[in-house]
Amino acid sequence: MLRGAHIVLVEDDEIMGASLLQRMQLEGAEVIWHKQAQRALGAIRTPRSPIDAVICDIRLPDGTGEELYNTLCQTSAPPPFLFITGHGGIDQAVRLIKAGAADYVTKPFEIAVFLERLAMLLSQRPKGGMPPLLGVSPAAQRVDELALKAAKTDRPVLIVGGPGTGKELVARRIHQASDQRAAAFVTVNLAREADPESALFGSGGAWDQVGDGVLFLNALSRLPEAAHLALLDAMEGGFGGRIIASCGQEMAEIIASNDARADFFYRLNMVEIPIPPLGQRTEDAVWLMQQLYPEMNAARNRPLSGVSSLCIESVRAHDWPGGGRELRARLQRGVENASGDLLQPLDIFPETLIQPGRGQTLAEARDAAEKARIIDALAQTDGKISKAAEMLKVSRTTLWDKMQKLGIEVKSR
Amino acid sequence: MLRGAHIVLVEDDEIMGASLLQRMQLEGAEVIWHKQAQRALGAIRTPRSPIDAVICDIRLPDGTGEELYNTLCQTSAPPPFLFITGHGGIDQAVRLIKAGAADYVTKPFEIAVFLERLAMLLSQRPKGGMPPLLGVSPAAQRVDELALKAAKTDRPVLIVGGPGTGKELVARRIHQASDQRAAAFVTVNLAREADPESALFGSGGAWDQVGDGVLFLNALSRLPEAAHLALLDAMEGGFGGRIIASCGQEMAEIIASNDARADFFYRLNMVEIPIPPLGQRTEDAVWLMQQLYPEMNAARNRPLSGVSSLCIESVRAHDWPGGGRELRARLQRGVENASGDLLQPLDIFPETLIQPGRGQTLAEARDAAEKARIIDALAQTDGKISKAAEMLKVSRTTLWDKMQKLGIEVKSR
DNA sequence: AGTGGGTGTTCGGAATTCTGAACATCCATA
DNA sequence: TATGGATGTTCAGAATTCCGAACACCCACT
Repeated sequence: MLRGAHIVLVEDDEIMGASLLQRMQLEGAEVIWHKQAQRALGAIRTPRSPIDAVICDIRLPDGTGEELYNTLCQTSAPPPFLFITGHGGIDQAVRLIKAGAADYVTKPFEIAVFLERLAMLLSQRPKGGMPPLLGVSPAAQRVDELALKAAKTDRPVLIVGGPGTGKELVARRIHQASDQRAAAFVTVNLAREADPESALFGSGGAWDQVGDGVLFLNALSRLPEAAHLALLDAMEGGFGGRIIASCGQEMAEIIASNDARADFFYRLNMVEIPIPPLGQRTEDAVWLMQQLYPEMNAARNRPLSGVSSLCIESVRAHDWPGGGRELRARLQRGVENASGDLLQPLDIFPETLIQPGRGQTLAEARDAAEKARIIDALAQTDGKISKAAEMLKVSRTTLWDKMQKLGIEVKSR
Repeated sequence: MLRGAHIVLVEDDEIMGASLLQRMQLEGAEVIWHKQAQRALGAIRTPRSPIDAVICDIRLPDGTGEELYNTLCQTSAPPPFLFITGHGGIDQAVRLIKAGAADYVTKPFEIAVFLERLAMLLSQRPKGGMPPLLGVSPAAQRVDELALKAAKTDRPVLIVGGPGTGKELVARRIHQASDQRAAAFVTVNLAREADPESALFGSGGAWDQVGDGVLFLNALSRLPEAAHLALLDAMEGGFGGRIIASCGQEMAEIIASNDARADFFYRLNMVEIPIPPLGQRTEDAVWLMQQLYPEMNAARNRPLSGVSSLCIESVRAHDWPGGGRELRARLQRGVENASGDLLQPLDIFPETLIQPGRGQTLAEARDAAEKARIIDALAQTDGKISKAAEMLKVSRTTLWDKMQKLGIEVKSR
């Protein structure tokens, strides 16, 4: 689905153009079709509405797509270009991609494949309308729905999710979407307060500030048992606002082991919003990176030219135990310290450099051991290969072979 | 002219390879030619000298150039890759360029054109004139780059690396390269302090001495949790200097298991400098030996005439669990006690004479290494054979086979 | 009782490694 | 200069290792 996407199609062939136009419109995109490079140039330079992508043929009656792209690059940062061509050369493809084109497809192509690549490209653009809160995955969308539903009531909400899953984000969203959005939003991070009780109920504490607003209690499980009753009492006593609390998965265990606390938690858990960990929502991790990247990149002296596809794969594959916080921190570091022109996996995961033994395959371990042993034997035989072979109980030729493979040389010095 | 450029050529075709090799050597380049992906992988990971470019065929007897490139990207920042292939597709070219490959050329090509593109690629490489800090490997160069970059800010730095990797060296380099080089550099080795907290904040402690200088905290993971808050507070309170901390790999586990510490960690980890272990930077081990050797040799009554090539190989093959510290100690002992006129492997690794290595057959050495690696892998996967097999890159049945043969059992615990 | 995921075991063919034979070289030395 | 012993190289067949498919089995979960 390309609903709402603004696309410019530059294609002189009537049949091809019409077919693409129809197909993309069917998918819900708004498409403007130009048949000449000059016209397209103007349309892209001064668009009626922001352009999300350009589909561009190379051969055009009054020039080439490549010229069009280059011209645009001179004066502005063009929207993502997806080139399609029937007479493409590898050189041209390489040149264009290196120049920053988003993709390059040769005709004839499967329309389904084409649409998929287009969709992939568009998913990187921030969407207009209501921006997703946590991501684009079904799970994230569902969290969003739950938050909006919760906003319509004023019952207490419990947000459950691992570190860095955006619990506070959801809490704020609930507040913003509610009728009380004008009222205060007071956060108390119980994990960070030395004395949670006074932070809540002390004079000038959270309870004094919140009024009819929202009191957001982060890390609820850290609230000492002694404060439970005080909190429940305060809620009963003509409290006009609402409580939104959050915690990790540890709740389940606490509840199971402690009846008294269970009761308390159920009181706050009238509405529960579970947020799956980021590692299980790989699409969201990628999406989040693409949200954060442009701004971070812009802050560089010499901006990077992009994010390598391998890098995206590595982000997809990572577990993100630290959730969005980890992703943000890693990305920040990576973008700042990137060594090349493209962001690479190593920039984001520098620690892969230092994991020893890990990842060493059996063959590698074997080779290393053999190499060490061979060198050893050679040392004992003063470099005599035949003797060493005998000592190692292999034929001379085998030893010779291995020395070649492992890169062992015996020269006088 | 490619004078002085170090190039790795990966090409299985004899004729093509020989021709390219000859041509590039004529132009003055130093070229290393590999015909198998596996060997090339090793050579690029741990080169004899810094590699300026890799010329890589796609089709290889034991894999594809694309796989080679992807594998490299996982664990290191590869040198520029120029792919050459006879059976190239546009899709492949697009994919590779998006993944960060430098160029892509299809065979047959004009050798002149090829050389031109190669030269273009090489001309982009900046020549560093600074003496290396940790070594000549790409990884060491990268550490150096990161250190210099870190010197330009005053944000906290975290240096991560195993024993003897030169963490303090890097910290001092950062200080020296910064604008504050005149200020103090105060080291606190938390592993050695009985009472870390008072060593830091006690009267006359490190915090009193540091002023606007650098406070270097070695073994950060030893800092008791209670001191975290104090440190963060101290950093906030008008601290004009900067913190550089170091730790081993154990930090990752601590973070994963403890949300509160994660926060603290991210505060200190604004810039992360990972130092790979010396055993994975074989060229640096050799380089370091060559740095240290002359001086040690000069201290002898009757100086040695040199270092045997086998000795260099043995240094390359050892995995240096103790890092540079171990190397220095061994070399010192070896040079002092050398029996012959050349430094031999036995001088540096005397224990090979008495240890099981003696008389061990190649097959035995191999089996021993396999056994150790398998046990290690099983430990990491909590005894899951399938997972371990995957990690070791062998089939499950093969692993099972080997376990039988080597007498490894997984007890239920 | 059913189901799914992992383990223990077997087997045949594919892939590889190893080996001995053969031969050209090189080099110190008789 | 002849000679013996070592190295560098190729080769084809033997030996082995490796893999995937298949199947029984166990056990935790439902």
